[in-house]
Amino acid sequence: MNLKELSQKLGLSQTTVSRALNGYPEVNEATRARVLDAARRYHYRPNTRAKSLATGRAMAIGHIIPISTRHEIVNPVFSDFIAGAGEVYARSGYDMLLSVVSDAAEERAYRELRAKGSVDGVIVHGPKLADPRIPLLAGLDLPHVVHGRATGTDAPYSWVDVNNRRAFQRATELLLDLGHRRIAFLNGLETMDFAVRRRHGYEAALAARGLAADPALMRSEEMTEAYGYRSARAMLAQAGPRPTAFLASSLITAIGLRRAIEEAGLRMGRDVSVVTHDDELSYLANGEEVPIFTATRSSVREAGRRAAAALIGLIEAPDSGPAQDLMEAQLVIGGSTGPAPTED
Amino acid sequence: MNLKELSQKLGLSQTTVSRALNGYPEVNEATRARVLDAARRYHYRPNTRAKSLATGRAMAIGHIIPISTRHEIVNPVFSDFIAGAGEVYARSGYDMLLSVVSDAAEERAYRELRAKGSVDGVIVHGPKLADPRIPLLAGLDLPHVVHGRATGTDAPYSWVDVNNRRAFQRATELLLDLGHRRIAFLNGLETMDFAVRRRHGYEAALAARGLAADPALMRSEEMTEAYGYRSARAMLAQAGPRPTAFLASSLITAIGLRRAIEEAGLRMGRDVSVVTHDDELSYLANGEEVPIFTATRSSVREAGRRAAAALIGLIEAPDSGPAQDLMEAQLVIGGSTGPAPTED
DNA sequence: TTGAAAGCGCTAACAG
DNA sequence: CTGTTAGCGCTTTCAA
Repeated sequence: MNLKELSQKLGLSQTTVSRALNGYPEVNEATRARVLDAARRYHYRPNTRAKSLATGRAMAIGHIIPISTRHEIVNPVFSDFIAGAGEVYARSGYDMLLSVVSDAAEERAYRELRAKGSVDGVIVHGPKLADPRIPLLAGLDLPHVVHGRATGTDAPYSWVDVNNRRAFQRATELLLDLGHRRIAFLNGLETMDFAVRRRHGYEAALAARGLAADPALMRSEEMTEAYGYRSARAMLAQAGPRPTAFLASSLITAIGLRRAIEEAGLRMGRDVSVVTHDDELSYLANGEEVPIFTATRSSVREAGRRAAAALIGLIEAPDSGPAQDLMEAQLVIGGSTGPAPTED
Repeated sequence: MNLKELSQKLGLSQTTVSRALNGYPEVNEATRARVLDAARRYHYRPNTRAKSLATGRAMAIGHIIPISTRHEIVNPVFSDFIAGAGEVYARSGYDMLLSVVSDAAEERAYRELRAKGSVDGVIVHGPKLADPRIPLLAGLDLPHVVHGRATGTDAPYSWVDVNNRRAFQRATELLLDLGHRRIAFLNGLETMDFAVRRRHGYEAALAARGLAADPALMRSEEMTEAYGYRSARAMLAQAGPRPTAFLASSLITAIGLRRAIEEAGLRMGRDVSVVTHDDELSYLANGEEVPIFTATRSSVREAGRRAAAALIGLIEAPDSGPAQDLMEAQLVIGGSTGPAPTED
């Protein structure tokens, strides 16, 4: 059932039917009611492609998911972000277009999206320091919102981010308060903006207690399970005193890390404490709330919602300035922590 | 730059330029070369919406992601599947359209997708037993491929699935071979088709040794971390002999499970063994290969590739019969396993 | 081997 | 308040 057929059934012109359907004021309310009723009865849905060809608006938003060319890893927070954004799109009548693109091909992907006219705007995932995609998009005049930030970008841009620095600072403080002094930090790749912010938080917490960060206890890699395993294993075996606590930048990395700790015959929360990027820990509540982590699954979802809403705002009111939204890290209860073991 | 402008620059008609670009044979090769060259120089990209309006093909494929109305969980394997499918779409010139839809609204979502003409086909995620979406799609005459299967569906349909039954049978056998007899099984929700198949595998392995499955050791819920924690905690505390091994249907569930084991003061691989849905375990290789699991991240990605390719086949050659592709579970090395502790 | 013209399904001036 | 007409950018007869 298309507009032409529908208007014929009603004995009206396509124009009138279109206007009635799209809420234009100049339509007789009785006519509008008839039209609306018929549309419902015949399950009429306007053809999106025709509509957007006529209006020049795609009613779609693109998400370009960078895949690391090295490990081909898809960041798992991505599904939650998408879920949040999807809610908003569904409410607002937008479609969501996904492109999975190796980071080498990203620039071309953006240009194509633009030229093919398939989207009205774009969400940028996984920003790096001074990410070249942001000026590129500005140049292409494609509305965009960044999930995260890109230190070193000159012109202002819209973003939604979680306070990574603060979260890791608090996590480090938690371990310091428990008496830990040798706190290993398994960070993500420090070409990523979020990873640098996290390191700053870690270092700030140490500095506030007059402690220097020890390079032997700091790593930065893509957040795989193998990375967690190898790093923890090496650090637990290295000459000099062992770390008594680990701070891991990702749940996946922490899985490997825990395995290494198990293998070393150490007990979690007694010989070694682990704090990680985690979620759903509220079931562990034992009365004491400890500030832990940044991007719990539910907060990532919320970030998705906000980013989508901000982008739609940008698209529909292009003159509004850039939206900048720093979400505070969420408080979560838990972690396999305990006091630092006493030295003997 | 659109077709009209491009053809004017070339002093040719739109028709000829279009034909040259789309590989029609009746074009003079010299002309074609000129056209191709100009298209490249001017970065010409045909407008997708105009093209699909004219051809009647959307050149897009829909993925409808069901969100459980209860927990709003997005299955994390989803990102990997999408990544695999995305590769294929990129190669074949299709766009990927995502809708995140609460399972209550799924039927409407499919109908709309169909009526709005935004996709040429659909991938069905997370099939349930006798999933109503499959006959619905058949009725709508929308090409579709299911990721997984739906026991109880009458008419044949296309699917790509991993051999869940076999994988869980082998995992159970592994634990049985190590001497375990009280093997707890934390399954996913058994309204999902894959979960039922996994249970069958578990039961079959026990039955083959003349063991009866013990209902007190079996659970079925949505695969959250809290579920793993609560279940393991309860089972380790229950009257009667403890389980000496756990089989968990998801990596996330296993995280909670491990935490409960830690809390109980038990040692992994000594007091208790855990086998789970895992990946990247090859870094643990110690010489012995043990058959473990189904949907490692890389095999899910491969499933995404195959499903996408199958769907494109269905779209482009509608008369080919349904594609059915049972992937064997992948062999992975690892697991926190050890011999069953002797009773005292 | 090329081009003119119609049309995909819709919206948006412009008239009335 | 309603209708006529043109056109969004492309493909596809049909004719030359």
